[in-house]
This record gives sequence, C-alpha cells and structure tokens, in this order.
Amino acid sequence: MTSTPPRRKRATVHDVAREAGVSRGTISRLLTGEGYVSAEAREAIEAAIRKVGYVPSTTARNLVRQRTNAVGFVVHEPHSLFLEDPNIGEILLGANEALSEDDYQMVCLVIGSDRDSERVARYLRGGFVDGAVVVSARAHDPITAVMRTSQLPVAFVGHPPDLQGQSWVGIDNLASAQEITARLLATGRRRVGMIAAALDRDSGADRLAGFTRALGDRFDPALVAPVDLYSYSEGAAAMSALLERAPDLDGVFAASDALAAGALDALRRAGRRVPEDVGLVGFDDSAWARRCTPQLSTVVQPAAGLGRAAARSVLAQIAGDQTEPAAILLDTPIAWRASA
Amino acid sequence: MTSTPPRRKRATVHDVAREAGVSRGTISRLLTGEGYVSAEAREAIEAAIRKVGYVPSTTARNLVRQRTNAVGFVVHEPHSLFLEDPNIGEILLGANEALSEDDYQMVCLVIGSDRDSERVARYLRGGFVDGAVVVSARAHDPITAVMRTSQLPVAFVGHPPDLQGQSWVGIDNLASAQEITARLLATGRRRVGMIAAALDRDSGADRLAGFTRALGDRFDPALVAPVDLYSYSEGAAAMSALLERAPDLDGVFAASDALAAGALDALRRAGRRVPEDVGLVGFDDSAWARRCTPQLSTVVQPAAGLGRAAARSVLAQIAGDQTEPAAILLDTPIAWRASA
DNA sequence: CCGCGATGTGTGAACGTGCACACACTAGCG
DNA sequence: CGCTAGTGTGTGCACGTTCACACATCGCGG
Repeated sequence: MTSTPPRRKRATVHDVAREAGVSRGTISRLLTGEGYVSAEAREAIEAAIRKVGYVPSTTARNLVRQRTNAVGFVVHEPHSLFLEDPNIGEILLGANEALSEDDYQMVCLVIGSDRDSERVARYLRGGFVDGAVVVSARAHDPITAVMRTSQLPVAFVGHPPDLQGQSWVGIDNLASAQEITARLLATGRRRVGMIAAALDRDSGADRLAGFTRALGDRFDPALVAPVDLYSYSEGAAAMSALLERAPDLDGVFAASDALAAGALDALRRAGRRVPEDVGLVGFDDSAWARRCTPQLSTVVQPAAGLGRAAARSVLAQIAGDQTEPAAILLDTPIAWRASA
Repeated sequence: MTSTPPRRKRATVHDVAREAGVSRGTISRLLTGEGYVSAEAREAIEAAIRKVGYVPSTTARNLVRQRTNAVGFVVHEPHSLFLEDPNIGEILLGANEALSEDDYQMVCLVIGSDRDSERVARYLRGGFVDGAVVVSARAHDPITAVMRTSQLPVAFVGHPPDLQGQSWVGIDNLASAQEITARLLATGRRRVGMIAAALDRDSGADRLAGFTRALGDRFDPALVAPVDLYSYSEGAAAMSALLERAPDLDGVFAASDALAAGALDALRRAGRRVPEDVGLVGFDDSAWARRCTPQLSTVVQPAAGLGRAAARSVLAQIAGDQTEPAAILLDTPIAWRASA
C-alpha cells in the first residue's frame, strides 16, 4: 500500500569526488590504503567525507571484492539448551576474539526452527560470509550438508558423525571421561553411576564410552541414567531415578556440570551428604562448578580455546594456508575440588 | 605472496539463463515470485538451477534492492556479564522469533572491545542491515550516537540516559522494585537492605529508587550495598559486607536473581536461615530463581517479550508504519515463592 | 479493423564500489 | 635528448542482481 518511505539518500563516493574535486579512483586508493595519494588530495577528501557524511557501502564493496570479511558463527540449539549451556557463550567470545584480531566481523546466526535453518542456509550460500564456525551440530544436520556442498571454509566445534572432509576442533571426550571416572574410583567408591546426556552427539556418546571403559568389569548398565539435554532439571530428575534404582550408590559421574548441579540438589533432598556419602564429579568446568556447594570436581573444557581454534582454522582456510581438513584436539586438565 | 586460491566460480543468473534458454528477467520474476511466468519456462528454469547449482548472491541482491532483509542484534557487554546474565539469551530468542516471522535474518553482533565497537559501527552504517536491536547499551555508548546519526531504524532494550528520539522497550523498574519491596515489608520485616547494581544504567538506578520509595521514612543508606555487575559472586560479597555492617538485618532486596543467589549462599554460610531469619527477594525471574533452595520470590521480567517487542518496533519502522519514536513498557508480575 | 486488457518475455540501465589500465609529470642517468 | 623508474591522477569496466520499460501475442468487444 504505502510507497517506500522517503528516506534520505546516502552519500556515495561520487558525492565526495565532486565535493573534493578529485576522481573516484583517488578516493578509493585513500580508503583502501594503497598509497599514491598526495597530501593535499588527502586533506580535501577527508574534509569532503566529513561534510557529506560519507560511509562506504559494505554491500557494494562486498560485491566487487567477492568477499565480505565476515565469518558466520552458527548456533543450532533448541531453546532450553542454548540458555542452559554456558559453554556456548565462552566459545562465542573466543571465536570473536580471534576473528577480531584479523579484523573480521563475526556474525552470529541463531537457528531456532526449521524455517530459520533454511534462511540461514540461503544466507551462508549466498556469499554473505567468507566462512563459518558451526557449534553443536547434530547428526544429519542440514547445515552440515550445506557446508559440504557450498565449499565454504568451515570449522565445526565438536564433530557430528556425518562429517566428511571438514575441519573440526574438539576435546578427547572419551579419554577425559575415563580419566575423571578413574580418579573417582581411586577415592574408594564401589558403586558408581553415570548421568549421560545427548547420546546422539559425539560428546555424549564418547563420555559414556569413557565411563564404561574406566569401570571395566565393574560396569553395571543399570547405573546409567540417560537424558536428552545437559540441563539442571534433567540432572535432578535422573539422580532421583538413579537413587531409587540403586540406593547403595556411592559415586556419580555427570556428563556436564549443569547435570551435576541438578544431581547435587537431588542428593541433598534425599539426605545424602556430598562428598561423604556420595562422590560427585562433573564435566565442563563451567560457572556451575564453582557455584555449587561443595564446589565440583570436574573436567576442564577449554571453551574459549575451542572457539579461538575454530576461528583460526577458518581464517587459515580463507587465506589458503590450510588446504587439508584438520582435526584439532585441545587439552582437558582436571580440576579436583571438594565434591569428590 | 600467494595468489588468490583457485576457488570454483559460482554460477550466476546468466548461466541459468543460457542453460534454460530464457532471459534473466524471467528468472528474476520466478525467483521473486512476481508471477507472469509460463509453466514451461518455470520448469526449464528450475531444472537449469539444479543443474548448474545456482544460488542467488545475497550481496548483489542487497546492493540493487537497497535493503538486506536483515536486522542487527547488538550486544555490548563486558565478558563476565554476558555470560552471567540469562536475560540476554532470552531477549535474543524473542527477537529472533519475531524477525523470523517476517522472514528477516537476525545477525547478532558482539562487541567485546573498542576495536569491535568501531568495526560494528562501520558495518551498521555500511548498509549491512535494515535496522537494529540494541541491548544493554551504557551511558554515552558510541553505538547510541552511531544509531542516532545513521538514521537507521532502531529499538533499544532498556534506555540509556542519552537516548534522543529513539524507540525503546523496557519495564517499569521503579514501580516493580517498589512493589516487591512493599510485599517484603508486608511480611513483617523491620530492617531491610538492598544489594544494588549497575547504577550507571537506568535499570540499576530505578530499582534503587523504587526500593527507597517503598521504605519511606525507614530508609537507611547504610543498608544499601552497591556493586558493579549483576553477578553471583558480587552478590555473595555484598551480602557478607551487609551482614557485617548490620547483623540485625531481616530482609534483603537484591537487584537481580544472580545477586540474590550469591546472597543466599553468603547468608547460609553466615548461619542465617531463609526465609525464617532473613527474607530475600530478587529480580528477573531468571533460571536462578527456580534453581535456588528455597526458590526465590522475584519480579518477573518478560525477557523474551522484550526481545519480541523491540524487534517488532524495528520492523514497523522499516515498513514505515511507525514514524514516531515510541517507548513501550511491558508488565512485570511478581512471582511469590519460598524465599520471603 | 482498431483498441484494450491480460499474460508472457527480452533488454538496458542502474546499485556503489574496486581494480586494471592509461596517462601525466618529475627526476636521474647515460 | 631519450629512456626509465617513481609518483600521482582519471576513466572504463566488472561484480550479479532487480526493476522499469518496450514489445509480442492472444481473445474480445465495439
């Protein structure tokens, strides 16, 4: 109905050229920092830019340069997990830091629904970004396929099972889960259970595998409580269920700190003391770990480091320095505190 | 040194035209859904698109259309607050939902440093987005000035003091702080303190003002502990300080749930029972509120609603439906639980 | 037979940049 | 004087779309 609003037209390089009495080329050379611009031309141009309020059009520049100096940060999360998982924020900040150093703009794209998924795919393939960091992709995620066919430089944080020839950054979930379980056993616990989550992702499945391997003969499948999300409430519910099945439980490995915090609450409600009656260990070393009373013993996940490493990999691919897909594993120290 | 990597050139509309034996115009009409395309032309074009793997260039489209169908979501937060504040995640998802409904892409821009600030300003002014939602801007934030001079449709969540003629969405911090303080007093508390935060923003200052007004004659400035951030650890520290100054304290209003959670921990450590010895109320109704034991009585901040309202305002400005700057206040019910 | 609206198609001109190239001037050197 | 290298400047074209316009065909009524 209504015609386009009569917004003021923006100043272009032509306006500046007319105002400063030079040609477009000279302005372009000044702005792109190529040199070969006389002092007087420089001053005239700078004055003209201020006068007409000129700002270069990112869009036009992107079109002719065939690159945007922007990298996408794709978050694909169901509502609740995005809010509960403190790692994502850390990963994001780490990636932003690395991109910022190379003067790249990070654009964070959130996928909440299938509709979002399509739109984001269109954007990514439409030359909107020079590359992308993808976090928490699931098995058979449409985005994974899009990234493969589009040939866009990409690095995944974590690796969905259907990754082919694409770079990823992660931690050794299996080894670190095995290690912390072993340390829990070394405190003398005899009946140790696990709250496992997100078994459709590598992180979840590998943590369970590490737990199983550490227990060896002593592994009892009845002591594993699988849940969907790494959330506080699921942790509390799983812990209650576990206590009902095995009242003699004296140790628990929770697949994330949020789960452990929920479990801690359920244990307290059930009258169990931590660590006296039950030893509890978590995973991530997120804010949860220090916030709990007692503070959690946990595997330190270098979240910011993961973001940085993923971003650097994408930048290297863009620059052409990294041509082969790489898998990067970061170290995971263990923070041994009071909960076990 | 190295020349540009020999990346495969992307297919353009010309390639499709040649392949399908039609002209560019017909393809454009099909893709933009204008109609006036015969059935046979449509089929030929669709087949050709699949064959050559054509994806429209967002950049070129944006240039000629003078719009991007994207809205920026600008987060300006120091490291720690961004991670601690659960509201931002909710606001983001609410905004994304509203934008998604109108087929707009949300691009989230994170400002972590001054360098980021400049780069983001360049992007916003460079025609990269059609509008922006800005959260948690501070007093004299450079972004506020950029938004003013650039004439870009914008809506702030919360209102920094130097807002001029720009739309914003928020809650009545003063009235709701006054209301919950009054309810706390109605439970019979006589010595009520407050943990105040972020007094350089409207939210922080207004919550303190509401508290003061509710107390009237009984207000004692010694019972106010001001801190910088809405964080758990600052809440714990402030609570300890407050108890030292006034051991006879029997009620506390914390300016956020995160602060309240920290305060709760400090109270427990000091041997005070909640709510028996001390009544505690918070603000936000974030995940913290239900997670604490006992659960917090608090002011419900409609975070997702704020995001949605801000996004809708920006969309209305883009469409030209909203020409005057508007201030939108959302309702804040009170959730009365167990902590007071 | 002309005019008219509806449907379908092709063509040229933008959009606002960057880049390659041509050109002008100066200084230095044989 | 001519040749070269260095510096500074202007011009045409390309980037990949969309949009306005011109044009063609058809059916139909006056």
